[in-house]
Amino acid sequence: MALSREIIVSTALTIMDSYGLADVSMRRIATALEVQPSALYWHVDSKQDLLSAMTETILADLPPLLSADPVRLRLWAARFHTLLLRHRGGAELVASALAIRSWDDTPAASVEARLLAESVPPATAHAAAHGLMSLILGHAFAEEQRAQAKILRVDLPERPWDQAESLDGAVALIVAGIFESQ
Amino acid sequence: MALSREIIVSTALTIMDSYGLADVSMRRIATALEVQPSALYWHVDSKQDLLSAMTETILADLPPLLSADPVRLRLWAARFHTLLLRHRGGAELVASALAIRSWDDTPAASVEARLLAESVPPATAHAAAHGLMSLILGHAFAEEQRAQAKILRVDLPERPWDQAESLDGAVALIVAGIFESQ
DNA sequence: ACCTGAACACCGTTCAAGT
DNA sequence: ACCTGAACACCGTTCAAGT
Repeated sequence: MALSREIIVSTALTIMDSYGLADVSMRRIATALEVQPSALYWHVDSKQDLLSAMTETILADLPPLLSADPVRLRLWAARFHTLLLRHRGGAELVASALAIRSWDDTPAASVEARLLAESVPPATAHAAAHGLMSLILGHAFAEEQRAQAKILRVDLPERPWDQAESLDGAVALIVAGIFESQ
Repeated sequence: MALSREIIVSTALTIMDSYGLADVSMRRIATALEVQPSALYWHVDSKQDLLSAMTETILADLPPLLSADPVRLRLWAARFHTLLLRHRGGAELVASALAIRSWDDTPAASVEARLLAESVPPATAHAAAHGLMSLILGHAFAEEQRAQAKILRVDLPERPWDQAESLDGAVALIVAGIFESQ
């Protein structure tokens, strides 16, 4: 009882943070809420619907990009990266949900808009915005998989470079490319 | 009978190409091979082991990067991208498997080596190689999710730009950044 | 050496029935 | 309106037992 969409979403996020995305199951959420699995389907259309709602909650903490200068672009990228790593399995969840969203409901769309406002050529603005998002999601996904594997097994080989530094380096290359290209 | 590791891997890849990564289950493979699910475990340690073997097979078709000039880098990136999209769910599979691999067993490592041979500064070479791989995997993953969603549902909104072109644009920005930075 | 059969502890989702 | 209970069609993995 006292069941609601919000409570289901926050319980799901709690399970995700504690045990990983693979352990977020309708049955586990139901058990945590002391309710039958089928009860969840009154408040939620499907598991996919729940995952979308979880993504919404996570992305709500993403600050907007204020200005499209190199410094702020790199800072925004770092923020996005940090946000994804704040929840266990956050990168996989957000990457899946953003992929099937309309372009305008995507963090990259706001980056693109800012670049266009700075009179960056449309093709460059789009490639950069889209590229930054794919890069950060791809990088965070890998980092996350490694973190998850570290918990489950032990045979995980270390990476030679600092992960956040590698990402920032790649972000910097794209950012440099935006302004140097014309 | 006539069961072997190779046959299990190729059957798994066939199921993946026909129905997607989510439908690649040990039980489905067993059914396809007219064998009990438990029989697979004589030839394969676990499902994770099988997924690694499948990744190996897919990546075997990735041509080496011959030279680290801008044109060939962009061409190699396009090849990698095409390779991932050739199998349904290929990007997700390869992204997961590469994440927990040692750096040297990664396509990015060979790109890094080529860049170093061209006397690109080590930090730049690593950021670029790592960035290109994450970018391509992240992009292909998203594209793949959209392709999969298109098959299952219909409410998928179209993306405003050509996907392959967007990726090439982002790749070009990184590539330009490598050589213009010093 | 290689496979069967049965079991264990799970999944997402539906749907009639209760309150 | 909101939840239970039971069912359906699935999972990965283990392990004794057969051949």
